[in-house]
This record gives sequence, structure tokens and C-alpha cells, in this order.
Amino acid sequence: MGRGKIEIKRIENSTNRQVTFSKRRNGIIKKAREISVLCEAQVSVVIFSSSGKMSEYCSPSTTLSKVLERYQQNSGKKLWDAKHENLSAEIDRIKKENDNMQIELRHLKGEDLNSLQPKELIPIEEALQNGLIGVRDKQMDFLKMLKKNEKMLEEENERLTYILHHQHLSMDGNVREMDVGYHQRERDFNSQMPMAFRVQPIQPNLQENK
Amino acid sequence: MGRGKIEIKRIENSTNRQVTFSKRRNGIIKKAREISVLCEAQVSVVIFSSSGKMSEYCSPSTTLSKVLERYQQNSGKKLWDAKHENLSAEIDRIKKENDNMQIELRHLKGEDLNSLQPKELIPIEEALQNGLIGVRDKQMDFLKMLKKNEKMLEEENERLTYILHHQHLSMDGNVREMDVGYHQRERDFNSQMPMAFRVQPIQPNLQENK
DNA sequence: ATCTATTGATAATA
DNA sequence: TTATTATCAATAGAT
Repeated sequence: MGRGKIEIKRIENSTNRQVTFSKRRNGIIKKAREISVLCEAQVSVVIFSSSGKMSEYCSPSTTLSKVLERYQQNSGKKLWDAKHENLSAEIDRIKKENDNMQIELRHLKGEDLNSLQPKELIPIEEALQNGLIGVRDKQMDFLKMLKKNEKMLEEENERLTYILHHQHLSMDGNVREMDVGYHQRERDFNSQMPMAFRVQPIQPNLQENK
Repeated sequence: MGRGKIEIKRIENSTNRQVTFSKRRNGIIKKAREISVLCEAQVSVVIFSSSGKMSEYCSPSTTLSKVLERYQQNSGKKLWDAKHENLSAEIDRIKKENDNMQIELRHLKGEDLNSLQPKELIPIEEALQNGLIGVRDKQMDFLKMLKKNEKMLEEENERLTYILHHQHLSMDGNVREMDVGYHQRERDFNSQMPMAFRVQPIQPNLQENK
């Protein structure tokens, strides 16, 4: 259909090829539109030129996603399942990990022990003992920090009291102003100290045995 | 193109519509094939008739999946991401659960405690103590079972010894045959007992404190 | 892009 | 569905 018949094989002339692509692509999309209207068909067309330019057509009654969904149902072929399966496999893997940890946690909390053999209780007991040792060591560390902090504060207090006392002796300054100065200094002292070292309102239970 | 021009609008006659669908579908697929060859284009066509019959064409140099992958890259549109996102969201959810359990486990094992405040150590300590109580209770249960089992065996032994003794007194039977009979009876006794109650070669550590 | 001779597609029909 | 064929539509090559 043109000034001469052409063989259906690659058009060597690049310009011709591009021109022909444009014309035929328009033709295909027009045909797709027509069959959609004439026959109530659902059509999707995706075309990439050799240079990578994309064209598409999709019937107005649908979307490419819907067409492809239907394609998968109809053909049984899988378009995206490689990816889906990867994701699903990962989910399974993580869930299994999850279950194992859940079991381990329950055992450490003393639950579901009936399914275990006496032999299996030993490593759990050891883990719990080690854990308890670790936690109590840490609590002892905190206790030491608190003691140290307390001592520092006491010393600072002493120092400040000493200064205050000397100022009382050496001049007739306003006592209320001195008081403000004292609190200011204390605030600075605390704000330079890392959180963990400050006096906490809550005292953790630091007894070795309850 | 035909015996008469037609308007591009739904063909009311169902038979005509079906015939026209067939012809035009073939036409489109032929055109798709031709542009693929002539212009080195990558084409995918999916057509559903109004009756639901599916037809497809895809350039031989590619697959529908690849075309669609390219489509997504090129257009930025998302074809399957609803599903992907569901799966990805689940993965994220489970991973988070996983991480939390991992942290809990590490804490219970006395690891990574430096990131915790003193206050946070308390529930961990309590959990460990409870766990230890649970495990040791279970071990005590096993111990009691073993003791009970031992006692039963001792009593049975006593009984058998008694019988053996009486038989020695009352008749001149072959001692070796009696011995076989004794072992046979013991085997029956053991095989009727659940696994957990039998004497285990490994003795769990049942001390309250190491 | 636009033109147009020519081929190709297809509507009506069987 | 397939075949025929008169017509219309698409397009190859030229501009």
C-alpha cells in the first residue's frame, strides 16, 4: 500500500525507517482505537521505537494495569511473579526467623517449657543466669555512678557553702542575691554532666537478691 | 475499506461485530508484526474481545514482561506497585518486629545494656528472674519425676528379688532362665512409661545456685 | 509535513 | 470460520 510494494524486512535506510515507524505506529494506534469502539474490545498497545521512544494506546474503558491483570488471569502466564516470589520468599524467611526468636523469647521468659527435654533447659538456665549477671553488673555500674555523682555534689556543696560563708564574713552583700547566684551555678554544673550521671528521681532496685 | 464506508461507532449487529473484531484483530497483529520487523520496534499488543477472548502479540526480540518493565521506567507509571507495596510493607512490618525481638533477646542475654537507662533495667531483671524461676520449676518437676521413677524401679526390684528368692526356695529351677525372665519384665515396664519419665543418662543441673 | 499512486485491509456477502 | 471481491484506508516514495 504505497507507491511500491515493500518486503517485510528491516528497512536499512535509517531515515526511511524512522518515517515508516511514525506512520505505521499512528496506523496501529488508530486501528486499536477503532476496534475498541467498533467491537467494544479492550486493547492495550505499547510500542518502543528502535531509538527508544515509547508510544502507547489503551482502550478508554480500561487501564493498562487492568488489561494486564486480566491477561495474567486469562493466560496463566506470570508477568511479575519473579519479583513477587522474591518478596514472598523474603517474607517467609523473615517470618521463620521471627518464629524462632519468638520461641527463644518465650523459653527465656519461662513459657512453653513443657515441650522441652530436661537437657534443653540447661542452656536456657545458663543464658538466664548470664543475663541476670549482665543486668546486675550494669545496675552496679549505675549505682557507682550515682554514688560518685552524689559525692561530687556533696563536695561542690561544701565548696559553695565555704565560699558563701567567706563572703558573709568579708562583706555586707544582699543575702538573697547570693542565693540566686548559688542556684545558677548549680544549674551550670548539672547541664555539663551527661544524662546518665545525673541524679535520677527514680532509684532502680540494686539489691543482689530480692 | 470495504464494500462501504462505516462510521467508527459500536457495531450493533452482534454477528457483524464479532466478524469485524476477528478481521481487525488479525489486521492489528499483522501490522504489529510488520512494524517490529521493518523498524526494529518492540511492540506488545493485548486485545480482549467483548466476549472475553484474549489475543496477544509481542515482538520476538522481547517479552511482555520486559516491555512492561521498560514501560514503567519510561512512563514513571506504576503497573503493579499496589501489590509490591503490600508485600514490601509486610516485609518492613515483620523486619521491625524482628528487630524489636532481637533487641529484647540481646537485653535478656545481658548484651547492649549500655543504651539503657537504669529504669529500663528493672523489667528486664524481673523477666530474667521470672524466667529462671520458670526454668527451675520445670527442672524441679523433672527431678521429682526422676525420683518417683527411681522409687518405682526400686520397689519393682525389691518385688522381683522377693519373687526370685521365693522361687529359689520352692524349686530347683534353672537360675539363668529366671534371669532372662527378669530382664524381659523390666523392658516391658520401661516401654510403657512415657519418654520424659524414664531414667535419662544425662543428669540436668538441678542445683538452685551454682 | 503533504501529496498521491499504489498496495493493503476489510465490509458486505456467500 | 473461511473465501470472495468491491471499496475504502494506509502508506511508500517523492516533494
